[in-house]
Amino acid sequence: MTHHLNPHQDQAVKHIEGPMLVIAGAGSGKTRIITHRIVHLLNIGVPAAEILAVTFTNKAAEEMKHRINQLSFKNILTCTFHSLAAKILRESIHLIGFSNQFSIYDEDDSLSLIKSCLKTLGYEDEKSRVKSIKSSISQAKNDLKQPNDLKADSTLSSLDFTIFKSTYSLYQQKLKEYNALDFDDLLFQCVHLLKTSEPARVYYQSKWSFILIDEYQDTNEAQYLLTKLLVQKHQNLFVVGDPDQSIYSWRGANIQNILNFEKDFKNAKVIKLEQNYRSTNHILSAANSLIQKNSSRYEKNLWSALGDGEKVQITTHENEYEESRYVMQRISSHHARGIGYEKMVIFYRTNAQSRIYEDALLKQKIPYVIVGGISFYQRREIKDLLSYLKVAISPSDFISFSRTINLPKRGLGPSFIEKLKEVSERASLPILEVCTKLICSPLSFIECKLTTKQQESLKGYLEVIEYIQNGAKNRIQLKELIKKTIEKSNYLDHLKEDKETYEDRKANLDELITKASEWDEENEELTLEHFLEELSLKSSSEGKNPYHESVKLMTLHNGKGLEFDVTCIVGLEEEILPHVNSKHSNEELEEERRLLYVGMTRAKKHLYLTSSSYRMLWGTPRLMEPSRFLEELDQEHLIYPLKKESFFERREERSTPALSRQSFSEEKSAEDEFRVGSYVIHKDFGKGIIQKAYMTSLGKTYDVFFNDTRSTKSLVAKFAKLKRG
DNA sequence: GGATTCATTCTTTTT
DNA sequence: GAATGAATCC
Repeated sequence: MTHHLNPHQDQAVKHIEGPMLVIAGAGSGKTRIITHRIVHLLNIGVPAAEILAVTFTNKAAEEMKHRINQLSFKNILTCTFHSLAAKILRESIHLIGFSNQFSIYDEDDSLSLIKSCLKTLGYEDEKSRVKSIKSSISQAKNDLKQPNDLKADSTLSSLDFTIFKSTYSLYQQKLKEYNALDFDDLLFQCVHLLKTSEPARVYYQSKWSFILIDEYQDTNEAQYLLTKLLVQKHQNLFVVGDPDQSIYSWRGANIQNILNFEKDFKNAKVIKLEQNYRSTNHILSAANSLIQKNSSRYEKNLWSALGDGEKVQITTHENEYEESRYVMQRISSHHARGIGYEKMVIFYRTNAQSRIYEDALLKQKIPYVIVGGISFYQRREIKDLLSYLKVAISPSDFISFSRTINLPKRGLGPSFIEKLKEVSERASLPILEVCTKLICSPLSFIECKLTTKQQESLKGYLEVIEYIQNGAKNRIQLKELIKKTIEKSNYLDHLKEDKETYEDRKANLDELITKASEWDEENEELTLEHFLEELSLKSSSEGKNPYHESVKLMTLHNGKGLEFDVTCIVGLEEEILPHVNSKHSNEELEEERRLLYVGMTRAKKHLYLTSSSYRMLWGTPRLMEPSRFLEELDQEHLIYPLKKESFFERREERSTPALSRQSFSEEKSAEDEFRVGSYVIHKDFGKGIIQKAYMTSLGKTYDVFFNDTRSTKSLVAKFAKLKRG
C-alpha cells in the first residue's frame, strides 16, 4: 500500500495508553495499523520485550513479524493464542501440578483417546458419536467448564448426558496420566494457572505492558479471559477486529467479546476505519448490501476511492463441470490480459469441492496451490515419526506409544498394547517404563508372556527410543536425530508396504528432514521439545514460496486477511452456501452470510459468483437451488454475462416443469405426471425431489431423493402413492 | 497376529 | 464417494 495514514488510522497508530478498540472494516488496513502502532511504541522507547502481539493463525503471526521487521530491527513476540498459552505453560504449568514436559495432542490424537475412553467405559455402541462428544468437550473447555460444572442440558437426553460427562471426566484423567494437553487445554489450563497461582499471575501481568490482538471478533471465552488476566495490571490493550468478519462461532468464538469491549474495559476508546483501500465500488457496494441483511451488527459503511470498477458477475451453469469450465475460461482470459495467476483465487465452502477445480486446472495446465487443506504435519508418515520423538520425550504418552510400537510390524499388535495398558494402569507406571521392566526383569510382570521374537522386537523399539532420548540430551542436530530415527526404526519398511504411495511419503519425510536442518541452522539452542511444540501447533503447511506464480484454491474460511485481483466464489447454492447444517438457526445463517461477505471483500477488481443447477452431492446427483444470498445482493451492482434474461427469470423457468436440458435425466419424462425436479411427498419418506423418471417392467418409476433420510430411493409410480410437494 | 474384504458412516469451517 | 471400522479368512 502506498497511501499515507488517514486521520483515523493515524489516531489509532498514535494511541499509547489505555484500552482501544479498532473496528476495522475489510480492506481498511488492519494489519498495517497494528504493525505501525508497534513500531510507534518502539520509537517512543517502549522495550521490545514488553510488547506482545497475538493473532489467530500462524500465518498471520508470521506475516506480522515479517512486516514489523521491515520497519524495525527489534524482535517482537508475535504468536497465536495457542502458542502463547503453550509458552506460558511450558514455563509454569508445574505450579498447578502438571509436568512441564507435556505433549500436545492434536485433533486426531484426542479423537483416538476419546474412542478408547468410550471403550473403557463400556459404551461400545457410541463409537459413531466420538466426534460429537469431542466437540461437546471442546465446547465445555472453551467455556471453561470442568466435568463437574456441567449441568444436564435440555438438548441432551439424560443418557447422552451421562455418557458425555463420564467420558469427559475420564478423558481429562487420561490426558493427565499421559502427560498431555489438547488444543483446548492449552487455553483452559493457562487461564486456570493465571487464576490460581498468584506468582504466575504477578509475573505474566507485568511481563507485557502492551498487548495487541488481531481478529478480536474471533476470540472465545477462554481467550477472552486469558486476555483479561494478562492486561489487568497495565490495561494497555489494543484490539482490532471486524464483527462482520466473525466466522468462527462454531469454534466457540463469541462475537459479544468485541461488541461488549467498551463495557468490559473502562475508558476504552473506539475508532472505526471505514475507508477501504482494496476493492472498487461495485464490488464493495454489493458486499455491503449483503451484510446489511444481518440483524445483529456494529453499523458501519465501507467506502472506497478506487472508482466504480466492474460489476459483480453472476452465472449459473448446468452442472459443476460446466461451472468449473467457465471459471477456467475466466482465469485464462484474465491471464492473457496480463494478470498473474498468483493474483487469482477460487473460493469454495467445503474442502470436498476442491477436487473438481484441481482436475480442471491440471487439465488446463494452469499452476495452482491449495492453501490450507490437509496439512503437511497431519500426514500420516510425518505424524508417525513425530510420535516416535514424542514418546521419547514424554514416556507416559500412551497415544504416541501405541501409534508407533507396531510401525513397522513388530508382532506387537492390539492385544499386546491392551495388556500393557492394563499393567501400566494398575502399577501406575509410564507405559515406556513398563516396557523396560518387561525386558529387564520379565518375572515381575508375569501376565505378559512374550515370545522370544516379540522380546527381540520390543528391545529393538526401546533402542530406538533410547537413541532419541540420548540424542536429545546431547543436543544432536535435529536433522541427524530424525534421519537416524527413520533408519533405526526401519520405518521405511512400513511405508514400503504400500507401493503406490511409497515415493510420495518418503519425499515427505525428506522434506521433514530438510525442515529440521533449517531449524538447526536458525536456532542453535533449540531443543527437541521446542521443535515438537512448534510443529504440533502448526497446522497449515504454508507453501514453500507463497508468491509462486499459481492460482490459489481455498475454503472461504482460509481467505480471511488475503486479497486478489480476480476472485471466484463457486458453488453458490442452497445447502452449500448457506451450508445445510447452518440452516436451522438464524445465527448460523448470519454467519454463513458473513462468510460470503468475507469472500466477496477479498476481491480487488473482478468478482465472479457462480453456481450450478445440478451437482453430484453425497454420491448422488442433486438438483440445486441458487443461494438465497444471491437474491440479497443489490441488483445495480450485478451483471449476468451468460444470459440475456435476468437470473430470476431463469430461476422461474427452472421451477416450472418445462425443464428441457438435463444432463442427469432422460427425456422420457416429458409426458409423466412428475418430472425431474418436481417436489413430491411420500407418506413414509416425507418430502423429496424427483431425480430421474424412467420405465421399467413394472411401469413408470422414479428415483426420488428424500430430504429426511438424505438418500435416493427408486419408487414405482403405481405402488408408491406420491403426492405433489 | 495380520491381511483382506465388506460395510457403514458421514460428510463444514481449524488452532 | 472416501475413509474408517468390523468381520472374515489365512
